[in-house]
Amino acid sequence: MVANSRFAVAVHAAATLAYRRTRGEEYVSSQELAASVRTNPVVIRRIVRALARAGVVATKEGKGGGARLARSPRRIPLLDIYRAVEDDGTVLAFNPKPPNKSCPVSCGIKGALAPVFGAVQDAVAHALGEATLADVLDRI
Amino acid sequence: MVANSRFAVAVHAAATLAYRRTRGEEYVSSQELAASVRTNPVVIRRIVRALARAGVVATKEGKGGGARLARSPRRIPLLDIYRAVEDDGTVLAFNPKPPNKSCPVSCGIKGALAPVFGAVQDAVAHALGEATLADVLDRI
DNA sequence: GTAACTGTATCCGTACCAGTCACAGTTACA
DNA sequence: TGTAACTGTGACTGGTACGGATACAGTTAC
Repeated sequence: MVANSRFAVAVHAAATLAYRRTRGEEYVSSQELAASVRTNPVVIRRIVRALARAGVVATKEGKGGGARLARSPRRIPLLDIYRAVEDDGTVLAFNPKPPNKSCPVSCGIKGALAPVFGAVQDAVAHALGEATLADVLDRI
Repeated sequence: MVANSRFAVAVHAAATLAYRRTRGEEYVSSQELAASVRTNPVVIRRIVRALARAGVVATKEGKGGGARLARSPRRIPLLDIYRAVEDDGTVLAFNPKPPNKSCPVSCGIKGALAPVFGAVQDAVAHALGEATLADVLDRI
């Protein structure tokens, strides 16, 4: 499995914003977030932008700008973050090839597999829907 | 998310073996399986070999050889197939960078994320453990 | 002995990811 | 009003994984 680390980085960044928020600080720059996550400010900006599009954070341009949480960490399920940064949050993939029409298994496999893939996807969504950003912050 | 299609191909191949089994046929060659899946015999052999290592199928070399199921489809949970073909069946990945020691969030994030990642992994395993190869075959 | 197989190494093209540079646009503030 | 500190975004790069393909050694049935 190939698993990228965008979700981990996104939660890390969001947790940092939540942490800073408890100290009264508001906007945090991509440079500061990048230092915490140990990556490049551009990588952070790309992820923060995805979070902003999903309404999880708000950004401000210009001097003194950066990102802040759009709502309380307790009202941010990790599923929101997952969906924001994983364009296609699909865990399992179908075989992209067209079915071999002379084989009944080949013709029916996609439909037979779909409920299973759906169940897996639902299970992931449920697990990520249960935990919130506040839960993560509590453990830090 | 990047999701490869090995699992889908492996289930397809196993379902074909199960289907053939109901017709009294035993060993199926990688070439026949490849035709059904629409891929290369070598790709099939790689996957079949992984399934054989996991004890899901048995293979036989030489003329008239190929693969057959090692046990009844009803006793093959899809989780066995998943674990066989996904070297690291991990759905979510941590940020590989070492933590920034001057940031408490950076230091604690991995430990705070671990329970969540574990819950997701358990959810996937549970969903794939519920369905068997026989369930898939029934839907074809 | 030969034909039909598996097992496996190796190479290629494609795709995605993270990292990086470059630069236009925006804002606070002296 | 100028400048410094930011975001937003396009473009390029190196690394890596995957699927496809060829090649060939080894195994087995007949």
